[in-house]
Amino acid sequence: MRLSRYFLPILRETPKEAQIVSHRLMLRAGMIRQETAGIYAWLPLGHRVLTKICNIIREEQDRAGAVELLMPTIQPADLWRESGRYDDYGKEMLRIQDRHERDMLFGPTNEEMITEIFRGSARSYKDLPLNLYHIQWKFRDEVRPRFGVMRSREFLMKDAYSFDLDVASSVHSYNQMFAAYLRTFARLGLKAIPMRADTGPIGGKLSHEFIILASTGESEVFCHKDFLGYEAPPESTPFEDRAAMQSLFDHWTAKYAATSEMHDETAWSKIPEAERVTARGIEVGHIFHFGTKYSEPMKAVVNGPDGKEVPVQMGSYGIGPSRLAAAIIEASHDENGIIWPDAVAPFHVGIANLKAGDAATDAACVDLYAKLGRTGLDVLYDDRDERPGAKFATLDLIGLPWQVVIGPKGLAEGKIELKNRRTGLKDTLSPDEVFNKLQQFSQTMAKQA
RNA sequence: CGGGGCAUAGCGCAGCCCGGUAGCGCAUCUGCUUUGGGAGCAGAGGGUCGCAAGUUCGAAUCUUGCUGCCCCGACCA
Repeated sequence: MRLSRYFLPILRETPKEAQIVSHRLMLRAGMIRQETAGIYAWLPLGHRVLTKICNIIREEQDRAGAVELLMPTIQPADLWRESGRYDDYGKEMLRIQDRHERDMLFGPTNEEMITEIFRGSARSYKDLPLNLYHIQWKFRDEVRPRFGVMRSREFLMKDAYSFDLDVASSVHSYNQMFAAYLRTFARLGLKAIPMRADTGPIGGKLSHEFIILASTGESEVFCHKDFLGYEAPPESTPFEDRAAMQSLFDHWTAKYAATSEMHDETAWSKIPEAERVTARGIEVGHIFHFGTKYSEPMKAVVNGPDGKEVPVQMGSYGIGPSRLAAAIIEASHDENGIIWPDAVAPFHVGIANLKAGDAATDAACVDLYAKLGRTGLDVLYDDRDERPGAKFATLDLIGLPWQVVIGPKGLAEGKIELKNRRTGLKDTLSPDEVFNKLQQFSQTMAKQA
């Protein structure tokens, strides 16, 4: 993409309403624009990041055996009257009426609807296990939206719902999602720690929150230091192997980890001081096993092998991609701007043309831009007629992993510069050497996916 | 939902106390000179001063009502 033809409304000054670093940087980098309280438009750069996050989530959901569909944002109230949550949910639910004065709502979550879809078609235990997910906009009319897309009213959520015949297989479904989440967050460049969670209004017994550590996190968290060294499950994880999934789960939940709501001072005090980690955290995922909470009232039943009808065992599994975009920035930035992990960077490489209009410089830029494009890398070519300083500042702000700096001075000696945004290390190389290094990077990226 | 604050050009702000028809920096546009870490000079464009009433010869400024947004707390992917 040529920057001169892109839409990247960078702000030099920080809008005063933005308090936390991710909000400030997202606004300054032209990723989002607030339309009203807690509701944001995703501008091109932000949209690219959001799309990449969603695609990684999607790949890992699919790998774990979940199946994608898409449910609507608007739901009929009657569905929620069946589960009893129409009255329970309170003012967080945005309630609306259509022209026939039928009660509708903008979905804050989809347990009722997925249960309705399931019961409409599934009749037999042979239809199980089943895990359906979608990535769709949700609306929760928060009393006080804040922190940009971190706590917005409208937000994107991946929500998966599992259906099983009995508790044991339902726990296996839970474990599969547990492992999928660990992989997902690791691929997003995040260190996420699962913590036992309160089940809240969704209900159920078994529940974990996935928390990433960030100094600006909203809640205080407590965990054993061993978590910091745990490796996410590999691509070869045997998702169908019940015993293997259970031991993976057991391994990840053996040590102490809790948010402040679930914190147990007695258990905590038994851990040696040197092994305790107290930090701030951001919740980026939440999974629940809630049994028959919805299947029973909503009559989502199947015939078992014995011919008897049984309500299915269910669980739900949520990740907020829009919140993740902000959370990643909270966990990865410096004073100059964002530092994107490779996998979610809106572009992998930024080429700064230090003297647009200079024939030799233009030619060198265009040549590298075209060649890199053919490797499959996403390249942003800053071909604007701006001063070098402005281009460096822009590239640092938007946080692309690699910066290629091409100017007449270096070119006179056949050299251009390759800078790594994260380390800040700069290499002065020939254009071919830069191309080879980035091609290598491209191949490494492809392997990680 | 309780408490507090703000609303003037795309962004950041001044002007308001003490009424006289709007200004600064950045950004934008034009020209020239510049070009390796947010350039200089010259010129230009852009504002129903959140909305509505009221007071007044005259309201960004005073009064009242409304709306929006932000912050702090309790609650949440």
